[in-house]
Amino acid sequence: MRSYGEYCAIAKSLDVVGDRWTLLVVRELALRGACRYTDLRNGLPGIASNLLAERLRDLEAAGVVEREEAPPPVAATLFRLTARGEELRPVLDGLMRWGLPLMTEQGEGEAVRSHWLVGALAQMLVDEQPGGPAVALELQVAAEPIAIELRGGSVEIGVGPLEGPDAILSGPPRPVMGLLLGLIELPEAEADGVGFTGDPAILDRVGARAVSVGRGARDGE
Amino acid sequence: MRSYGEYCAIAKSLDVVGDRWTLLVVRELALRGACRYTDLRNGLPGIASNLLAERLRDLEAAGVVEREEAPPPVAATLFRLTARGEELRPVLDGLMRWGLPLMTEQGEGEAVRSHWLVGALAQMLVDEQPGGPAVALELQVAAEPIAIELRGGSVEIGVGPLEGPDAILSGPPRPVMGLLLGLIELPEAEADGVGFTGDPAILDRVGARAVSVGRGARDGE
DNA sequence: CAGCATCCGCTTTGATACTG
DNA sequence: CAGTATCAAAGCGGATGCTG
Repeated sequence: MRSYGEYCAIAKSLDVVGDRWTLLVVRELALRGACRYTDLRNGLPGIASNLLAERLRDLEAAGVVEREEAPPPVAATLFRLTARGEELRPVLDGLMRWGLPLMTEQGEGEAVRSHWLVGALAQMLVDEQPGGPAVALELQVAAEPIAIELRGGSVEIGVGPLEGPDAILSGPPRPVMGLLLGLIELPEAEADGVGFTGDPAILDRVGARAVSVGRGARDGE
Repeated sequence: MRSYGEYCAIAKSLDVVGDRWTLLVVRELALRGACRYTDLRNGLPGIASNLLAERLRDLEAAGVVEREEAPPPVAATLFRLTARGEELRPVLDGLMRWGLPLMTEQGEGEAVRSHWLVGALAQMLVDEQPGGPAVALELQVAAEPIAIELRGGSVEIGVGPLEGPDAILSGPPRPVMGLLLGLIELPEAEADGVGFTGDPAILDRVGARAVSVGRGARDGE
């Protein structure tokens, strides 16, 4: 990227991570840990292959990413965040929080990956009956299932299947998120293609932290 | 900007503020409050006029910025952050903290504005003798002076002149910052063009919080 | 197959000039 | 002051091909 040429900490950060796709490459490595080139491509649908290679090169030169050549028989190149790269987490967190209100918007034909959602869900969800029994809820909104476990007032969220979940929520991401956020009710969600099996009371158990929506809408244009 | 087309809170934030210059426009409004178009241009040296106009239009449509037509005799258009725009401060803070270690780098021919530095200085500086008498130090590194006041263990920093400062530190921004950070000593700074008037003990009074430098260096390229 | 490099059409940006 | 107009240059997206 062309430098902004400003003696300003924010501008200097953006000189490094302000390019298109760059922060999303960091997101992938932050959310999934060490990745192969191919894994990164899968987590960044739409990126041109040469751009990914260039971003990785630039991030390596900036000390944000390092590569590790795994020896045979694996014979793969692994990319991971350096300590300096890990320090970008507060920036990613800030962007994630700010973007939460936008998750209720349309998104015709948007790509979805389960690991993109775990952070957002962790921000949003609270156990509204902390004293209740442990409950396990599985979300099926992308290729990988998402596990949500409520236990003793704490909410744990991760990518991967649950053994014998108490309920399964499946369907298009937006109505599923809307349901979990309490913006719509189950019948309305089902009309939008959401499937639910299990005790509906579980849905009352998971509540949404107030997401201060300043309004994400665009009026002009 | 072309949307990333991802159902991900981070990607959706970047759909709004990920364009080149966009976050720097927000920075200007966050640091300086309501601004006129001309003030913004001055705070964003190098931006093309049409780009600034386009970014402001996009940010307004996204609900981040609002414009206010001041009535005559002022007869100026003022741009300010909306509540939703103010919520980007954590993102700006994160980028500023991450960029602090980069402030020690070269920067041949970089532009400087005093208001860019107050946040960074506020992050860095601590009063190392909290019980000492109140001390006022003025920095002259850009058009506007920067006021640093140590009083009762607290450090206050702002743009503007001081009345009868106890010391004045002037010269190129990088050695001045290096001196305040404790990376170099006064004689070395003076060799780099820094001027200092007042009691040198004052420089021992202002200490630097540990800026965890992961290393900002580039090795390749 | 993993990890790129090359080529090409299109979009965005940069620099400057001009206008109500 | 607050923009719009213009146009060259750089960056990006998509396809394809190469190499270990």
